[in-house]
Amino acid sequence: MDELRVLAADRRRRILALVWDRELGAGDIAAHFDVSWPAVSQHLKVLLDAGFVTQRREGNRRYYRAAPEALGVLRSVIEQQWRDDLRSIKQAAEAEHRASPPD
Amino acid sequence: MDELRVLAADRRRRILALVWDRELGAGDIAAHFDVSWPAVSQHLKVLLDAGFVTQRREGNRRYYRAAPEALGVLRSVIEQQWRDDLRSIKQAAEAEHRASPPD
DNA sequence: GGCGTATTTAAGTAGTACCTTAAACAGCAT
DNA sequence: ATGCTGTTTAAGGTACTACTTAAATACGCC
Repeated sequence: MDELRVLAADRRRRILALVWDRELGAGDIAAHFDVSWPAVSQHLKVLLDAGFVTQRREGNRRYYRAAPEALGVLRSVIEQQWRDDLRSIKQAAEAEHRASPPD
Repeated sequence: MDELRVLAADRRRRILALVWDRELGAGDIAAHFDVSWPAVSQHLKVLLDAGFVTQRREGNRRYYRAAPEALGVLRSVIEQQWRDDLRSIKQAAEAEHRASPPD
């Protein structure tokens, strides 16, 4: 569940929002922010590695766009994390708790 | 939307899981982890400030428990962020894009 | 080939996050 | 008051993150 850390950075969320449903070149994306190109490029790499965006190379240019699959996954990750997974973590914790009560 | 940053830390998610639906003393919580008490106490403060847990003082002890309201809020925050808000951010970005195209 | 554009990678810096130990605080009992 | 237990606050260290500038890479064109 490192996805949350990837999305914890505000800049990355805004980048992701930009390519939410339209493909944009790296330069176009960078033009929207006050930081340097490399900074944006680095964020794009993080998003790419995490599977939140896809990359399409065309000649010199690199086009990015939100990965629809990953975004669906994201929602379910979040929802499940906050429903079942946390609950199971809790239960595991309780079991451990019973095994060696902290009192 | 700093909630995501609060929850991006794995330790805090595990702490939150521990008090998900049962009240636990600070000491009980700390006993579940390999880090020092102060470390856990600091995480609890972050969670408390963010509204993810509530605190009940009883004599010497401080009891913590997940704040159900905040957790509900969290889900809607995330869902809205990932539904409407992102979409509106995108639209704002597009408008800006049209106003001063990066090309 | 050499040149220009688009983008990434490399190297370094400042700020922040999580952890540590030591000290302070609050409440209860003696 | 003194001391004891439970917990937080203070101060400091180390690692990580987001950024910077400079250099490298990849592609297309003359």
